[in-house]
Amino acid sequence: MHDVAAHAGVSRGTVSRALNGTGYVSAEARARIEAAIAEVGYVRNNAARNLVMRKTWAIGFVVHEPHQLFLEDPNIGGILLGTNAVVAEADHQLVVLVVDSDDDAARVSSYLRGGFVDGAVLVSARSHDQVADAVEEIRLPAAFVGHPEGRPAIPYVGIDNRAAARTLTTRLRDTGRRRIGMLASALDRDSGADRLAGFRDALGPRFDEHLVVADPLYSYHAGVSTMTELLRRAPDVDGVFAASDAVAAGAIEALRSAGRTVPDDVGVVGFDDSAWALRCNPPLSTVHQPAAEMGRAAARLVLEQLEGRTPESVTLPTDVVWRDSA
Amino acid sequence: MHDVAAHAGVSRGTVSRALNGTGYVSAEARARIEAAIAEVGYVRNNAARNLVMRKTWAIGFVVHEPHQLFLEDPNIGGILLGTNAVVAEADHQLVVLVVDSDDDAARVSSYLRGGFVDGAVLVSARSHDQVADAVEEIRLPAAFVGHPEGRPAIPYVGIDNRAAARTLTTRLRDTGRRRIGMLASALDRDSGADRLAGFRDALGPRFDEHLVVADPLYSYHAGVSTMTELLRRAPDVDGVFAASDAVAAGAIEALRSAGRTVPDDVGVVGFDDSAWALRCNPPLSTVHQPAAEMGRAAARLVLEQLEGRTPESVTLPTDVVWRDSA
DNA sequence: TTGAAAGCGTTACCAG
DNA sequence: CTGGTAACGCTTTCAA
Repeated sequence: MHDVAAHAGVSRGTVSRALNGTGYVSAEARARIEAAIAEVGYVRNNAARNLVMRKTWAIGFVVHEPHQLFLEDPNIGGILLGTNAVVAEADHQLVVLVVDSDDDAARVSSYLRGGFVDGAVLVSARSHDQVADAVEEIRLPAAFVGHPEGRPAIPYVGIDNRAAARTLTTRLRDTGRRRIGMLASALDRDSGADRLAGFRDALGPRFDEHLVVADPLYSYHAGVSTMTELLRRAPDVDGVFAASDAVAAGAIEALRSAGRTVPDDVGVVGFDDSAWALRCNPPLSTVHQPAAEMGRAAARLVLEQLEGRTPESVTLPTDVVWRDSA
Repeated sequence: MHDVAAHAGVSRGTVSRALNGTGYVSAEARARIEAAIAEVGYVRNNAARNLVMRKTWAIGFVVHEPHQLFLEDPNIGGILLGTNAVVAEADHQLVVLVVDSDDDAARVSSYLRGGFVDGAVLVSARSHDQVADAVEEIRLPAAFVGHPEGRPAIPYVGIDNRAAARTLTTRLRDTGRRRIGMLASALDRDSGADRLAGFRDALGPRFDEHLVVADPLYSYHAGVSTMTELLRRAPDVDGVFAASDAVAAGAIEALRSAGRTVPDDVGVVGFDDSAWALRCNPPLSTVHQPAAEMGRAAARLVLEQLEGRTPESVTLPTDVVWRDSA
């Protein structure tokens, strides 16, 4: 920059102002500076710039469990693209950080603490999590995609689980299913409780507590066991709302074992539109997550904090995709 | 750091040496410094550190065409994980840069030029590419995953296309196929030419040039048109080596239109083990790319350049996965 | 084994 | 509108 200033016959201060478009610079000086920059082949040193500005112009995008997510979850890519679009628009750079082991968690945490980024989007973090701890402790502007419990300080982007569950269940009912059960999961979490609430909403007076079987986990195995139990309680069940696609996949397996066909004997719906949904036979009717929009919303949440505001969490509507399982 | 030094009763220089484990620091001083760090809650300012060290301890991972890759390609996740593992091991941080538009390409290029990273892994870059231009121009230590033409200055991690094609074709022959054709693609590129060479190797004297139909592109549509042409030339064809899974998918469609069944009438094999492979009906026999190992190798290539060496490009062996299409 | 001091390349304030 | 100057927080000689 010193050289540029010399070539242009101005001072470093003027070059800096010209570069940043801040303060006054005469058109003539600006022209000479631009010529000098080209001539000298100048590129600005960002370490120095970051040092004095106390900003890095970078936003972290932290992904946990990448084995699962990067390789299988079709939502993660959309979230990433959405976040990237908004962050780029704001002239920041998105830095994707992969947490693939405990070592990685430690490394990423210290990376965040190290001031390498001005903010962070946290995807699918668990509540008790080294990375989230670091974010909270250093008060790094951040947002979750998803809604971990017990992190009131960090806003999140969630989806309207209750409305989606309601839509799904209503359709199940409207397509002639008479005995509709639910395989609930994670009732101690918002997502699980809301999905049950939506199910209940849709059935109204016809809701029968007896037809809800719960399990703590959103897993394939949970689906197998809860479906088995549901069949025991109500052999004439003809519709099932599973709290996630994985649960639905397990349920379909259990139904097959019990000699029922899907969707003829029993209609099954899932939740998430994850990789399970298309892998199932028949493919699942399920709730599609607006991945890109979730990513964009999370990015906006972080950017707003960078501007000094304290935005509220966001809840996004979802689409239901009807495939063959119901 | 000033405060730490004061609390510990030493100078800043000593604190710095203690922190970096460089130079001499007495055990006593080190203990006092550590206590002071905890007391003050010190975390080092990396912008300042990077400024003086002229290093960022970050490696870029540049992904092009993410719509395609992030959402569909099962290899990209594995490559990312492999690269991350090696880079993390070397105490660097992987920074994933997504190129999703021309604007992104410009932004990522200037990010690389801006000295935010010490090196970069380039995934699936096209040869004529703004990002690769930038990398070459500023001589950033880098490595390609894949083998773009015309970038001799940048080493790459490729796979042994010829050997894989040989294996695939041999197996096709050994399972009783008598009239084996090839749907070749991109013969002007290494990958395309090598796959044809391997095909030729395997058939030896039985190779019949007449049964090779070529197209410039590795695409589904290329598969449809070349398969149609192959059927015209040799209606009795009973084995087909398609140069990619997408081509194979197109070929299967063309065969179906022509009333042939796969694999009974005609055995089909693809290449890449991409998302097409499992989506096809029947699922494709194809060549699986060692994604994680490719990522690791690319990371090593970059790290070695950081140490001042000039490593050679790497060619990795592949596995053939036999599914139902042949 | 330690301390002092000289940068590293910017930005930002303050006179002019 | 512009130039000078003081930080920004660290590493790294060089003496002691």
